[in-house]
Amino acid sequence: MAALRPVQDAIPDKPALEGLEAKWSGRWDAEGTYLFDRLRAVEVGRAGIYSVDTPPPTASGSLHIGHVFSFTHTDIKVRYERMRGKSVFYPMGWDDNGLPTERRVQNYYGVRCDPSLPYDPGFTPPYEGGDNKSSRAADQVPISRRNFIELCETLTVQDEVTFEALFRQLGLSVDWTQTYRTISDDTMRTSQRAFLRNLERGEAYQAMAPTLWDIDFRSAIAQAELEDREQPAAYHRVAFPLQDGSGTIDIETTRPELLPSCVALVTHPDGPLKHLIGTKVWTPYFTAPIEVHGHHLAQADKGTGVAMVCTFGDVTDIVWWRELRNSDGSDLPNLTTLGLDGRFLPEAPEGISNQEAVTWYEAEMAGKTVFSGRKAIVEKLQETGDILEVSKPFTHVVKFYEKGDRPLEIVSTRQWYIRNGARDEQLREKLIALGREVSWHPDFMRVRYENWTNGLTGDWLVSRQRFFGVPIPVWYGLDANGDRDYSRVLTADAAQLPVDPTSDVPPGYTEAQRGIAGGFEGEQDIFDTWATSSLTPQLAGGWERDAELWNLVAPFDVRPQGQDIIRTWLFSTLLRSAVEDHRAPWTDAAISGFIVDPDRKKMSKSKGNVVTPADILSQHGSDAVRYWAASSRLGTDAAFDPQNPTQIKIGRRLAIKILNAAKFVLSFPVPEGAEVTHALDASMLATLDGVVREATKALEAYDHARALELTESFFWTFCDDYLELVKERAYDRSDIGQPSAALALRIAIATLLRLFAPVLSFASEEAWSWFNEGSVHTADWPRPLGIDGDPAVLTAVGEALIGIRRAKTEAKASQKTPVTRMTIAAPAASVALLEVAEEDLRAVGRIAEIHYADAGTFAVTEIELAPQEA
RNA sequence: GCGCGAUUGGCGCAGCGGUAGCGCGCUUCCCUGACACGGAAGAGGUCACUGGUUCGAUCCCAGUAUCGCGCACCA
Repeated sequence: MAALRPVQDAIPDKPALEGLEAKWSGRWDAEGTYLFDRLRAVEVGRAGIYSVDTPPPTASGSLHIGHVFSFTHTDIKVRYERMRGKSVFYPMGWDDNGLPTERRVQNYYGVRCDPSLPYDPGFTPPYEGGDNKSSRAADQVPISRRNFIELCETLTVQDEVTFEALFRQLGLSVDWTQTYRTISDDTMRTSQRAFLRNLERGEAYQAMAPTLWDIDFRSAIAQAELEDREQPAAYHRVAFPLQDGSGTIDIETTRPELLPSCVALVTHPDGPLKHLIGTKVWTPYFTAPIEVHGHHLAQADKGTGVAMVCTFGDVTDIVWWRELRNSDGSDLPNLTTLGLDGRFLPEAPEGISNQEAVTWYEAEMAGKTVFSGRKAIVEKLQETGDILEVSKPFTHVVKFYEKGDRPLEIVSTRQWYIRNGARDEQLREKLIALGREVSWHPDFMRVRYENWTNGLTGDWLVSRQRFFGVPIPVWYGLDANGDRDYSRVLTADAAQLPVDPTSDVPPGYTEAQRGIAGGFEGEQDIFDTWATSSLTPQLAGGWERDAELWNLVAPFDVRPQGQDIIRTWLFSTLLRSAVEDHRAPWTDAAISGFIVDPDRKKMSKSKGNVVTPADILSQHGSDAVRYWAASSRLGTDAAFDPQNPTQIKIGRRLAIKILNAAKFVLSFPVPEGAEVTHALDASMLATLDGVVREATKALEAYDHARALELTESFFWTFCDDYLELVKERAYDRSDIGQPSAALALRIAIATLLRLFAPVLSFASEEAWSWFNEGSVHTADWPRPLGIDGDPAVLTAVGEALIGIRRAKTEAKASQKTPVTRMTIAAPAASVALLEVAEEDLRAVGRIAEIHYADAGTFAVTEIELAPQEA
């Protein structure tokens, strides 16, 4: 038994936390403690494996305290499962895809991606190490997409080294040989292959449609990337003259600049203004003929009760534009006025019959931004009298791209979509059903998933008009005029993947046919970052690359992630798995809360309250920080005050205490053939058995905080009461009770170190190493020993001890002051418990005589201290 | 507007149908041979509010309020 091993002489005189991170992370790495043992995994099979769909951090960003928080939660569970004997697959991914990396590479190397350029294999960047200010767009060297991606790869690899070092310092038990990157060839192959399968099965399609558009990034944006923000606005009351000249219909709008693209008015079909439906009016000033329509989305109590429909002011306009028909049966026109850069197009839209207005538009509106266009049109229409009134400014919420700076516009563009259940009830129900098969921690997080799934308004827009990402693996045939024929989509062969359609050639064509009539043209768009991140199980698990591995780890055991990306990462991963494998990608979803500052605000860069974790780890020690993370349950937000990190300090104190307690316990020799013979010792071990049972149950249920609390609480009782009670006996080799005490202490510390190991991974390992071969992290998780003891003994003796201490404290005497005589009053049953441990009680209290009295409740009724020396 | 959480001593949090718990902080005491990065004792709460169920409610139910979040709306 481990507890009987001889104590090594490596125990330091004064154990400390300093240096443990470097010592043990180095040792773990050298010994391959956390490697996924493929041979063993094959042996034990899927049921003996615990696999993690690790969240890949954004490589070009920086790690913040929230990463430390949530990754520690995962690591605790992983370490527990490993000690339970599972073969653990804990990979790490790096998300080097997407806009953040694009920006960083542009500035760092002074380059700019131009997808129309050919690949230059010998390209070297003009410089390295630029920062945000040193590189103006005009100075950036345009390079091909493949060259750009190569630079992204180079730079992100550097960033990943830094991240890995931090995670190792934190003590994550990741298998660092199992890593993937979201821009690698393997990833591109997987992402493109998965998409081509979606395309084959009809789950992916392209469509020309109004799209939410970020005018700065010049890219389409998906519903999941939207964010509401407060913006100033004002109501403009505008009069629309009736075509028969009999008066006007007034509307209110916050977007008067869209009047040139107004295609209808709308009111509720059962509202008080329903008599207006069918009325023909002119748009003010521009004088285009439009009608008043009825639609249930128009609200009678908003504005004047009549709204104008423009192409397009908001998403409701899209619905109206699609669903309304003019009285002659014609569709509403799509009168685009805003270009992809968010500026008014040079030519006025069709349908305007006032020639003066056309001239004015082309002179005064064309080329203007939304903001200045609005100003111009309001001045003009106030001058003409068409704007009756402008309200006081107020604020309302407007849709933004979450990474964007200006409100989204809606423009009609051709994009790629993947069906997500928004327009397919069967698929939606399947997604909901699969979501219910997943065990969510905490369970209420499922509601967010279901809200999102049931609230989807359109299919998943996966194409982005950006450069750095996984290319969409298709080409288009060109017709006789050299124009794209969107009905002729040319797809890559599976064997050809990964492809970049801007450099590679579709099957059956030659490079010479690129861009010429009858030839082909490559798709320039790339996938949305989530279109690739939704495949993290496939990326990490070797899908279509390593069938044996995939069958060993998939479906994964757990997806750990933040609550903020349920609608993106979690949803899209589930969707991909649902259509590809008809199952949930994991059995459990572990959702961590946010880190909030002491004012309960979510921490974010813009608020300037982000703290870098490297400093925190170095300053307090990794175990202390891990303890802080572990004390919060999943799904619960945790406060963190960098100025006063109390939880971290408590963790630090606990880790130090563990080292000292272990050192002390190990100083008592355990004689050959020792047995637990004393009731008090058996009582302590029986209590510990209960802790082991409960902590195990908690960890099974992903409740690491409860497991820690139980262990910690027992540990303090163990140190403060039990250890104090038996140390005199444990010291004294002539005492017949010595072997029992020494053995019980040794068993307890060996158990406690293993219970603490998932959280306080460094201190536990250090102390464990003093009397064991091998890592505590691959030791067996403790099981109840089934010691025949009564926990009530320790409780009763503990109470008596408090009574003795109180008496000494009240007498302002030192705890070592001898007691000549004391009487304890207690129920008969308690007295019996005290009697079996009386020896220890007398030793710790330095009591000469103990008497008992019968009473209903426990009390020290009499205590006589020996006279203190002066 | 719909929904999900939360509301417990100064602060951070557990808990649970049957005399309110932990940690920090605070007060007092102790350099007792593992630990002064320590130890001991103590003060401090009508468990947000209003009803209901129950022998009994901090806990269950209904409603209210406040805070946080999600979704929707946003002329």
